[in-house]
Amino acid sequence: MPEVETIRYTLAPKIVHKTIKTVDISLAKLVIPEPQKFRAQIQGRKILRLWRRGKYLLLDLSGQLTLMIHFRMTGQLVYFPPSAPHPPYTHIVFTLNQGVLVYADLRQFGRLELLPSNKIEKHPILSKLGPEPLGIKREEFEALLKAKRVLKALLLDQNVIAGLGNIYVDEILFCAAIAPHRKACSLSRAEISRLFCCLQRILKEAILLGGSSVRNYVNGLGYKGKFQERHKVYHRRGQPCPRCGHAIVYTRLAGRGTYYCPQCQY
DNA sequence: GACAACCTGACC
DNA sequence: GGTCAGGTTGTC
Repeated sequence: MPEVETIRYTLAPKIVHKTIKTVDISLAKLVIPEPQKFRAQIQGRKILRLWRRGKYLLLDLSGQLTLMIHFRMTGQLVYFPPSAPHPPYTHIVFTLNQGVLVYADLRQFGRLELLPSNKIEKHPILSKLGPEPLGIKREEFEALLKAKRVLKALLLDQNVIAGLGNIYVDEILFCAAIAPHRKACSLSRAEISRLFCCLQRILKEAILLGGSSVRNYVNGLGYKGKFQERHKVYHRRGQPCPRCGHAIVYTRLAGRGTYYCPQCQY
């Protein structure tokens, strides 16, 4: 989510009020509807606004159209001034009235879906998303944690809270000194309180620092984030815990690689 | 809840 | 060669 939010705020000043002249799609499966319709519908539209819901980036266009993008693991959306070279793994090029907007995706998992703006609210996926982690109230958060599920799995569930990914769940749980395999309903008031504060703190800091570039993430201008330099546990297997010195442990939880300190998270 | 599938690449 | 990867979806 901090990565998507960073793409949103870096890209917006470059592309809002610009017009999409042409679109070139070299990998058909990335777009919905199929490339021919996608191109026909989007060409000539003006970009009005960029917003975000969970990990989805939404571009409101003229003519009551919205482009909904999910980047998955390796999607990139980057603005380039006229005549700049395209990055590797470029699959879609939007030529604007000034400059180009490039969608690149090494693993090809991302999707770009064009929808009538009035269908966004009822979209089968968007409408099921949980609340925004930075918009949620403490009491609301407390209520979500009544579930009997494993804490890490619960926090990663986009239908519970929309936007938390693997990096941030691990970092938030470290910050709150809570073990990822705990059952959500076993947390004390004090622990819920810590978790809530850490969630806000970590996400806000990560957004300010432009997200985490563990591999190839870049923002809307093609620059890497800096939050990976602040990771305390993520991708730090075997290294000393910054709080107690014990080696960071790597394990598998909720189907995801999970990093934590077995000594000070419990 | 676990796991394969979707892809390509980095690393040991 | 095997494992792992900012994610989600569909299947047992």
